[in-house]
Amino acid sequence: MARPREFDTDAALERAMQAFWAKGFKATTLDDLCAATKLSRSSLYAAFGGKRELLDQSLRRYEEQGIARITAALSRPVPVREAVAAFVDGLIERIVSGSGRVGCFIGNCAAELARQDRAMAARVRRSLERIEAAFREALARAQARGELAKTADVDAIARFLVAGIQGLRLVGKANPDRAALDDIRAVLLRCLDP
Amino acid sequence: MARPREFDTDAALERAMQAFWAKGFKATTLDDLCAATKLSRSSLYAAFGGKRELLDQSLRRYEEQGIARITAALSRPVPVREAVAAFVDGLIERIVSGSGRVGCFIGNCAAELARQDRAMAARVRRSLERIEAAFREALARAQARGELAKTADVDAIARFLVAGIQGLRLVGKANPDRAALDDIRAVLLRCLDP
DNA sequence: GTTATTCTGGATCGTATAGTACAGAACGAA
DNA sequence: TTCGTTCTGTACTATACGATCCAGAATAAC
Repeated sequence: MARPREFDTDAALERAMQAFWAKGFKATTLDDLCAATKLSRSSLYAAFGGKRELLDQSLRRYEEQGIARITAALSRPVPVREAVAAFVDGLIERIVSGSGRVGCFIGNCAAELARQDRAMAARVRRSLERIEAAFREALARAQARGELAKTADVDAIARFLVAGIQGLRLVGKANPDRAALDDIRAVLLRCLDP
Repeated sequence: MARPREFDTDAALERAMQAFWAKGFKATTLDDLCAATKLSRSSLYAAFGGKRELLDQSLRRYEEQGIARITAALSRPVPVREAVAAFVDGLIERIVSGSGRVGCFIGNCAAELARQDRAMAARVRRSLERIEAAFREALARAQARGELAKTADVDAIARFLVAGIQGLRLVGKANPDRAALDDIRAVLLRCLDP
């Protein structure tokens, strides 16, 4: 062994992720990434590989964080409708305040790259499936508790929620208006009415 | 007057729009645009200005076409639920078959540029508002015909449909699976249940 | 200490890209 | 035909970008 790494790889990845998240893949230059991580090109390349590899690792990180957040939000001991409502409220709050105006990193990658890049499309698909699964499991538990009709199609509602939330966050990028977003929220949540 | 233009400006704009639509703004190079329009750089610049101006004109064109399509779809003499369902079916059909995998040009621009570019955000907002207005008017007519409850919030449903359709098209980019999209469609349309 | 190994910052390279310049061709008006 | 104007294709420029290289610094093993 020899000289140890002077920076925190994890912290650097977090900063790089935020850079990609805010500006997109193509628009984020290596200089941006160096500035965000406070690393030199050499260190970036040694630690993460090239720009594209860094995007992959950023997206993986985001996915894990996102899954954890959603799972936590849906595991609270409250009716599922209330849990989802609170989760969406948090999204709207961040959109209106500005910090959420970057949208969803997964959705951003889907919009920018899924069409051109098969590997990215597959990764986005897996990420969305995991989110969908988190919703599905929460909905199934709620259905077992009697919060949803026995006939409710839990799979379909989960898929719908994923798409609806992506739509909400996308629209919120261009029109971060609370009244408009609350309207969307209200209709969105009706899929959880008993 | 002197030598007249040899190409069809309108046709060239249509091709340029398709290029931007398929690849996004940054990823579409001037060479791409020249190849798509079969024009030289000089002609492109003389006719449309720079790359960014060409994007603006492409988006304006798309907006007009899109509004016309939506208005036509919602003006058919059928219940509004049926009209919207048919419209969404068309979207899903194109996503599954491949041609719709480019997503919505407005949504793509929102995802790529709305955060960075105020003018683009404003343009996207206006476009989405026009689409929303088309839905709102169709819904109001349907409500007057008794297809929707008197208490239904037509504004909110219109906003929701815009966001929901954006979500559907975005998710469809990464997962162009008919069963999944039909699930989303089914729950989405429940906002039009009487 | 000494040495071998790894890290770091800056310089550098090749390429791709948006935009411009220019010369010649095509056309209408006289 | 002639002349002025506009169009078109090619060559060019300047820059930005991703990636690599290299020399020196820092550190652990001995």
